[in-house]
Amino acid sequence: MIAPLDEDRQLAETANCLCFNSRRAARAITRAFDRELRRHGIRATQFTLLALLELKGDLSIGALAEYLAVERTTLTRNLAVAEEQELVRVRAGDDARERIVTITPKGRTTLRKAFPTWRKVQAALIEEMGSQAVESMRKVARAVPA
Amino acid sequence: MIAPLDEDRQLAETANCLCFNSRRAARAITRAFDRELRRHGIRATQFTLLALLELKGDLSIGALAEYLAVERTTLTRNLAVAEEQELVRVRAGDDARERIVTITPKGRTTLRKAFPTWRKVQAALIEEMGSQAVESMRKVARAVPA
DNA sequence: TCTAAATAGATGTATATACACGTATCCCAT
DNA sequence: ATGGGATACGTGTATATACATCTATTTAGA
Repeated sequence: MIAPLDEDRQLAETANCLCFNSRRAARAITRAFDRELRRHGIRATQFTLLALLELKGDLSIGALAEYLAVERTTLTRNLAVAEEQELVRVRAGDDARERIVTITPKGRTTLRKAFPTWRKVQAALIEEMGSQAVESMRKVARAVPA
Repeated sequence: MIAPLDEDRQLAETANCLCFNSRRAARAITRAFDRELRRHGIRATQFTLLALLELKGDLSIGALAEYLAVERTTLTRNLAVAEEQELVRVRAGDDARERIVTITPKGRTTLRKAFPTWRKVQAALIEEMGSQAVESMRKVARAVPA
């Protein structure tokens, strides 16, 4: 048995890589949600967007981006898709630099219909991953840098 | 004080959404790694790819996809980028249906140079998130469905 | 042996993500 | 009042991701 090279021993640390592990988890979880939400014509990211708007009310793009911890420019692209599907509407704010995002009636209906599906997938994943997983995931998400 | 509508109380559960929280964490963590790895001309996903190839040796696309828990078709696109940058090479296998991915000398050099940067970012994030966060993240990633 | 099912990938299409940079608007200090 | 910095957002470009579907090759069964 030949001992691994020192370099390879160090490299083995990368199995704990926060980036690899967080992305891996996000991919698998997203696939699970997208697969089921598909029947409602939306993706998990759009469900998140709609739920946030319904809970928080109208928000500027910047404020929305901060809540989601997503780059503002990313949100702009995502909103264009959601707007095309008539799930949200974007209008000018009092401050002419701002643009305000509003959930549409169609967006609200879609959200209501999709909610039981979301709940089902969430419950199935908790069943599969263990109930601590949710709290772990929440802790990690909260601990993560802005 | 008006009590929230029953519907809104239910909707508030979505703050615990595994998809939202996992994606949010992955975004923030990825931004942190990408920002630093940039100087080496690679992204976090490519670092992961190179480290895995260096540790496991040559792998077929399918085997690699399984390790990474990424769709095969996604990996095909990612490999095209890495191959363009001469970080990996893809060749036919004995089974003519298979294609085998190999890390190139340039890929190996890049990996070696980027490793201290990876370590630095990983350590900084652990410092910021707390050491339990890493174990939580690992548990979540392992618990996640295939 | 020959063909049908299974396997391994690639491609078309669409969304998600972020950085560098550009534009419009606001606001404050002079 | 005005000019310059700060703020809010969009665009160009590139990578990451996945599903549906297609092609090529292997393999198992009649």
